[in-house]
Amino acid sequence: MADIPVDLARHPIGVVVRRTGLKPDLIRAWERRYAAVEPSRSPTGRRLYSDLDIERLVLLRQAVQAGRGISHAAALDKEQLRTLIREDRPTPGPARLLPADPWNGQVTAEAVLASCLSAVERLDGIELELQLERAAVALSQIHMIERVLVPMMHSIGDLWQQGTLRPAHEHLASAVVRSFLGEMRSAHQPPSQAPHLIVTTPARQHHELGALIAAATAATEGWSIVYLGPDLPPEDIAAAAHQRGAKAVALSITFPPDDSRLADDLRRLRRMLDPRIQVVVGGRSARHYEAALKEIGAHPVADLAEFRRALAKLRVPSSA
Amino acid sequence: MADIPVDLARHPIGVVVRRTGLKPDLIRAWERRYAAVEPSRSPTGRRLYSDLDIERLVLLRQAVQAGRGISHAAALDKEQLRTLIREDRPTPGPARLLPADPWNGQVTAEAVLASCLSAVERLDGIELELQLERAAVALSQIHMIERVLVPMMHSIGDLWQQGTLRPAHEHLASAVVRSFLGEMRSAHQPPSQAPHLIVTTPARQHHELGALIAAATAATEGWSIVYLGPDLPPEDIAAAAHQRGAKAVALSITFPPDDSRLADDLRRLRRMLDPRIQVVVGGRSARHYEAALKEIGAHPVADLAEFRRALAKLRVPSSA
DNA sequence: TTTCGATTGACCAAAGGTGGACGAGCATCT
DNA sequence: AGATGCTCGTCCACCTTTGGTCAATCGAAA
Repeated sequence: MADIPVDLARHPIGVVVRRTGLKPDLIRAWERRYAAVEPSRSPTGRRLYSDLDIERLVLLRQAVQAGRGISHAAALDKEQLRTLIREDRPTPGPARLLPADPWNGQVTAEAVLASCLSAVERLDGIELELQLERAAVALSQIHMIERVLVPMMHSIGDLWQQGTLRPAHEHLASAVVRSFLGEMRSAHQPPSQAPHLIVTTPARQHHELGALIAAATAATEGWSIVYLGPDLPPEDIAAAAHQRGAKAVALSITFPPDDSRLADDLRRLRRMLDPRIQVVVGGRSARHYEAALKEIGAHPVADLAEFRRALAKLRVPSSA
Repeated sequence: MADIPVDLARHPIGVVVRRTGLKPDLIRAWERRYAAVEPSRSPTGRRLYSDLDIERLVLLRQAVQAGRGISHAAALDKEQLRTLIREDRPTPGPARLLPADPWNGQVTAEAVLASCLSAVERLDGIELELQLERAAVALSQIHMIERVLVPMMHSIGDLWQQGTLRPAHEHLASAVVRSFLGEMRSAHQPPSQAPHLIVTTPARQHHELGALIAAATAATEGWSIVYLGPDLPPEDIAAAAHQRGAKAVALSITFPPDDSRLADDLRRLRRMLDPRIQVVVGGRSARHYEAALKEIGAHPVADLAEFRRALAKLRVPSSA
């Protein structure tokens, strides 16, 4: 693996916004008021953030979400932030010991990805799980998802098409990633009056990875998740939303580029749902259904950052 | 472990509220009236609680819940509070944060099952997970599987057919049970030269519950599990078995009472597999394929006990 | 030219602090 | 029994601090 030292890679603020889910104004305010991060500058004064800066911002965001004041959090270093966040999780979870790390000290998403792929090739699910768990200690959840899990599943898909890997490899990786994401989600215990979010895939959509990612992400944002797995007809989605008094429904659409029954299902869902319940739709194939989505007033989201922004908007009933 | 001295870590009242479950007004009232805790202050007068303060508040809350007056409890120190709480509670269980035990003390499979079903009815996945985790502490893994998980999924199936529950309930329960079984499995780490067991379901068999149960069970028996998820064609099963040098393959067959393609697949698997690799087949529909199983010399198992016995036999190369 | 980013200053909602009042529940007194 | 008073959780009015957001303006990039 090529070594681009993490602390040298420079990103403009736009990238940081996408990777952290924070608004640009807020990032600058944090810098101005509390020196929360101190990015270097381009010759013309543009802020240039390192990967470490971004990581730090993610940690700060988590700390704030856990009820800390930013003024307090900004004074802490990376390790202190991490322990703080860990402590704020109400269920400390089984204090598992994680011994020796192979990529000593420096943990980059790329290195983790490589180890993981190698574990998959060897069909070593236990090793894969171990790598992921170790990496999760060092990498933010967003990094884990966007730079490790998603690229890994993509690579496996590619290698499968090339004939290098077999379905068995993909199955094994899916099983491990699924349970890993499940743990990620349930590690966050929602605040007591958190709004409920139904997460599922519409009928005939059997890939649940996107839904799991959405669930884990929304959990970090403080939502209370009702995860219903894949392949659910609209009647059931609506019924579940009403029973739990959900604030919103998140759907992941990954498979067929075109399916008129799916568009029908979406319309049907909208009709059966309380108008106050919002619908958010993401996933690889979501854009193929733009028309139907617009028709039912659903929020289409193209990536995780957008999903997080949509969630933030939904919490405050101020969106149109 | 990073070192933040316990008595120095300072938390704003919001965090204390989350960790103790007390309302902010009440915390302040206790301080004002009884000096129950005496948090330090920020330069601007905000209260800053130490970890010890929080611990003390939790103890106070428990004492009050047990019927003590706060004015009395507030005068006691930590140790006195602890003994007091211990006396008041018949169950000597570990002083949990935010306790709420429905079946206080006595944990029976039936009681757990009832709580779980109620959680499913309410579509409360978090609660379901919590119940299962609590129960897992008190019940053996075998009990958990045979007396809680399996009956629960059966009941849900029945209630679904009756129309009392909807697919959404079943989906939710499946998702939680799946991840629970996954954790069960990965909690055991196999001894270094444990024999490998491939666990999966044949092609077109989408129900993975049986396979997950088999994986979790075999893991307790000291096998090293290669879990490949559901729906795998025989070529892949064989390839995986060879790549990992597996000692045996475990298949779960639950769905169609009769499928000639499945019988074909089984025969094909046997042909492609090293003759030394054993095949074990279980699941609800396994008995419908007795002929094919006999033909390929597979061990059919009717229940978990039999499965464990089969596993034990396989470890010692003495079977016929 | 349009979009992105930086700066500044202002605004305002949310969180927190203080003091006080209210009222349900319970024990005590006449 | 009824009146009285105490305990203690809750609520409110009013203030300060904190911190997220916005608008206006300008320079740099695409």
